[in-house]
Order: sequence, then C-alpha cells, then structure tokens
Amino acid sequence: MGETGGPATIKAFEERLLEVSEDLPKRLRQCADYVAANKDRIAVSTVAEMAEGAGVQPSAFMRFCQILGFSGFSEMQRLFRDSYVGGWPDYSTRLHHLREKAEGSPSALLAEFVEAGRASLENLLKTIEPQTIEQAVQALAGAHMIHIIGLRRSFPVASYMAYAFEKMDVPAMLHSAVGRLDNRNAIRSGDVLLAITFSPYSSETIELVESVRERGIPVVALTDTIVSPLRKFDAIALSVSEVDFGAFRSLSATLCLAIALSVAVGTRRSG
Amino acid sequence: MGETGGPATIKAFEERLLEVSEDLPKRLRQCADYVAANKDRIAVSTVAEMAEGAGVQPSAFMRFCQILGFSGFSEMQRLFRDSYVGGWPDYSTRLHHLREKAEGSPSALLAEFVEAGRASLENLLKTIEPQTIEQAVQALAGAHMIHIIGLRRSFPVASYMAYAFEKMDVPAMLHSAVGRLDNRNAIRSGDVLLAITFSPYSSETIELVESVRERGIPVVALTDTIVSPLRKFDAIALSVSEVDFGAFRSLSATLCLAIALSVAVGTRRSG
DNA sequence: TCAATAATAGACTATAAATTCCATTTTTTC
DNA sequence: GAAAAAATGGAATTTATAGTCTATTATTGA
Repeated sequence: MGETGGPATIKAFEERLLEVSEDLPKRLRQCADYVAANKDRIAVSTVAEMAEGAGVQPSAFMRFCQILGFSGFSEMQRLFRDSYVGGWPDYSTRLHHLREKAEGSPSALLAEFVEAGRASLENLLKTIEPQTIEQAVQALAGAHMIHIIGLRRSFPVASYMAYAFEKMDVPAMLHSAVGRLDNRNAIRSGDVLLAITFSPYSSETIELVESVRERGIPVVALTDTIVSPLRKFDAIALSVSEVDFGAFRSLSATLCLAIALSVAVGTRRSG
Repeated sequence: MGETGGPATIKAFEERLLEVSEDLPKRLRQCADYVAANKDRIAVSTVAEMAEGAGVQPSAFMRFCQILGFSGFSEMQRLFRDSYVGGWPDYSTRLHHLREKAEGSPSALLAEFVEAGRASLENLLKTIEPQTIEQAVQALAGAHMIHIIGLRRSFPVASYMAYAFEKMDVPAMLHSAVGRLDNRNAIRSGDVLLAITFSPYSSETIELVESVRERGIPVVALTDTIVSPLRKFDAIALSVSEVDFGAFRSLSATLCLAIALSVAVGTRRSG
C-alpha cells in the first residue's frame, strides 16, 4: 500500500470534497452529501455502513473514495482514524459546560434553546393523542384543496407545510396576507382549512376560521393550550405546548408535528 | 452474535475495568493500563494495534476483552463506536424504510420525527463551534441592516428570523422574492447578508450571495455540511446537519440555531 | 528442586470486510 | 433516434482481521 496522492489532512480532504462535488453523477453526489454531513462516521464505519447511509451500493462508495484521490476506502478511513479525537463528553456534560461558560454568550444561549427544544419534543409525544392526529390526517387527506393560514410567529410553520404539500403533489394554498389581499373566497366546499396560531392569536386567523366554519367547512387547527380561541369553533385541534426561553420559542416541537402531519397526509393520499 | 453480558455503557465499562484490574497477571494488567489511558483509541483500532500499544500479544488482549465480559474484541469495540456516533442510528435509512412500507400510523411517523429531531439537536451541540457563532453574532450585531434570504425549504427559517429581529427592534429585511421582485440594490455598504440555504441549494440565494460578496459585503450563512456551495464565497458559515426524510426535515436543529443566533444578536445590540 | 497450575506467545482458522470486475442500465452526443 | 460513453448494481474475489487452539514458559507452593 504505497502512498497514493490522496488528501493528507482533514482540511485538504474538505477542500477536495468541495472541489469535486461540483458536478458528480447522482450516486456519487449522494456519497458526497452523506460524507459531508457525517464526516465523523468515517472513522468508525465500514464501507457497507457508509454506503447504506448514503443510499448507494458499496462499489459506488468505493469509486467515490477513489475520485477523492484515495486508493480506496481503507486509505480514506486511515486519515480519519489517525486524526480521530474521541472521548467527547456526552450530551449532558457538554450541555452543562456550555451553559456555565460565559453566561450570555451565543453558545450558552444555544445550549438553552437546544435544551428547551428537547424538552418540547419530549412533551409533544406525551401530549398528542393518536386519534386526534388520525382525524386530522383523514380530514386533510380527503380535502380537494388544503388552505393554510398562519401569520406572524406561526408563519414559518405555515410556509413549511405549504412547501411540503407542494413537494408531495398535494393541492394546497398558503394564505399569506401579502398585500393585505384576502383570499377567503378561494375556500370552497370540499376544501379544508388548516389554521396555525399561537398566543397571542392573530385576529386575522381567528376571523378566517370563524367565517369558514359558518359555511360548514372543516378546520384542522395547530395551536397551543386548550384555551386557544380556536377551540370554540369546533375544529380538529392539535395542541402543542412549546417550552420557551425568554420571549422566544424554538418551534422545534411545532415543526415536528407539522412535518409529520404533512408527510402522513402526503402518503395517505398517494397510498 | 447473541447478547453477551458485557458492559452496556461506557460508564459500566469503566466500573468493570476498575473492579477487575485489582489483581491481574502481568500482561493483562498491561492491557488494563493501556486501555484505561487510551479508551478513545478502542473505537478506531484493531486488536493488533491495541495489543502492540499495550506491549502484549493480540491473543492476550483478546483474553483481556473476555475477562471484561465481552465475547471478544469486536463486541467491546462496538460499544465504543456506537457511543461515539451517539444516538444517531442511521435515521436516513430508518425513515426510508418507514416510507417504503407506507406503513406507519401518523403517530408512529410523529415518533420518528421527534426522535430524529432529538438526535439532530444533540448533534448540533456537538458540531457547532462557539467561535464561529461568536463571529456571526459580531458581524450581524454590527450591521446597519440585516438582509435575510432563504427560499423554498429554508424560507420558514428566514421568515422566523425576520420575525424575531423585528420583535427585538433589529433592522432587518426579508428578501422573499415575492412577485420575482429583486431587491438586491437595497443591500448597501455597512449591511450584512444572512443567507440560509440547504441542499438542494436555490440558485437565487447562491447568486445573491455571489453578487453581494463581489461588493465586499459580509455574508453570514446558515447551511448544511461543508460541501455547500456557499463555502466558496468566504462567508461565515454555520453548518447544521439535520436528519432528513426524503425531501423533508424537521428543522428542529436549524431553527434552534436560528433563534439562538437571533436572540444573541438582539441582546448584543441593545446591551 | 520438583510438581502442579496458570499465563503467555505464536501459529492457525474462520469470518467479515474491502476491493475488483463485468453485465446492465442510464445518460449524452451526434 | 441510434451509437457511444458513462454510471451503476451486484456478485466474485481478495485481503485483513478477529478469534481459537496448543505447545511452551513462567509462577507458586511444598
């Protein structure tokens, strides 16, 4: 195994990866993406594992290693094994460390939000009732068109769901109130409204829900707490309580629920 | 490969090591001493290497592993490898399988996303470098105006940051490409561009970054992995790797970083 | 010192992993 | 739209590595 001209340092490796990954055929690009996102795995995985992770055949992964300039996987792995600095402290130690260190520093802040996010996620699983999601999925999957509304702090959630539905060929429309245009007449019988709102609840959203319910159109709501004003309108309500830190919340749990709901609806429709 | 009763955690391993190493014959004691001092090497070494390090024969090292309660070296190594890649057991493939089977009630799907979100958050803490966030905060806090761009899947993140900045009275402008309006001339000297993009990278974002960098305006980037095209443009890049489900990710980690960054900038400015 | 016991080294075998090769499919080019 | 080139998947092959077995050496106690 003589020296082949592969990258000799992690830095050189990264540069080479960047340089090479410009135009790469499909499978090899998958390798590049997976490797970029999981560099740390190289040292402790087999080709087969890496290949599976990247969603390709082991032979494809081998070719990828060679394109990078190595003689094969083993040589590439050696680079990572040699520069491996293991013994990272575990999550809770790191968290503690970050929190203590320079209170108010950006990374201490990050640690707080990460912790809040984790707590929220845990809580989400505990509080969500399977049958309620099931109802929501059923309603949304049967809709001609899904109308999504969510303003201010809920707008990110609304826009992400709109994106997800679009990707899965589910007919959906985002009511974004751009230019104060009101599209409520686009909501027709057979459609469903998906309303997302958190305290303080936007009046626009509440109003839309109210007017739509009067016309007998089903509403699925993503909201917080059980006292949400949306409860009055007999909607299928999924409530998420997000742990907040300061005035802001990380939205981790909300988005998790949102994306799970979207994917469930998407697969239900095509299935 | 049946379950052998070896230590199941690093902690248990350490206890067992301590307990055992009281009275051990010469060679086995060498093993114990070497392992105690080089626990991190176990994950990336072969028996032969470990044995050489300890100054014993491979077979002696094997016996040592068995005394610790493992079936052999491989089993002991697995403990260290698994704990290194930390609760991130091949989510991409797990979720992939889940989708293929289209099996999975909505709540099972939710559980998967929650689990993926949790792992992503842990990983975020592990990979983010405090000094890079610090740089980003500094750049953003010193800007006259923060211009935010993030399209498609990144749009939720962009819009949430715009919302957060607004709430904290930080001058910020969201470039949303509504109506294909191009606002690039609004970006002036003294401003900073905050670009958010994830694979597949929107060409609009890349182009904007490129044109802005040519004018010498600083760019802070929120992106995934090191192969992101934004790397080329010498931006302050914060990379988050998030587990995805086909085209979707729960964005938990990304939003956590985004909100932490926003709040840090907000307090830095008013402080 | 001698027997009995335990420990060790080194060779041997089984196994798992890396790597290569080629038929098949996909993409490009004319 | 056909021919050429490139990319891919999967099986076959080779190599490296873990794990086992046994003869030899050290250690202990009488």
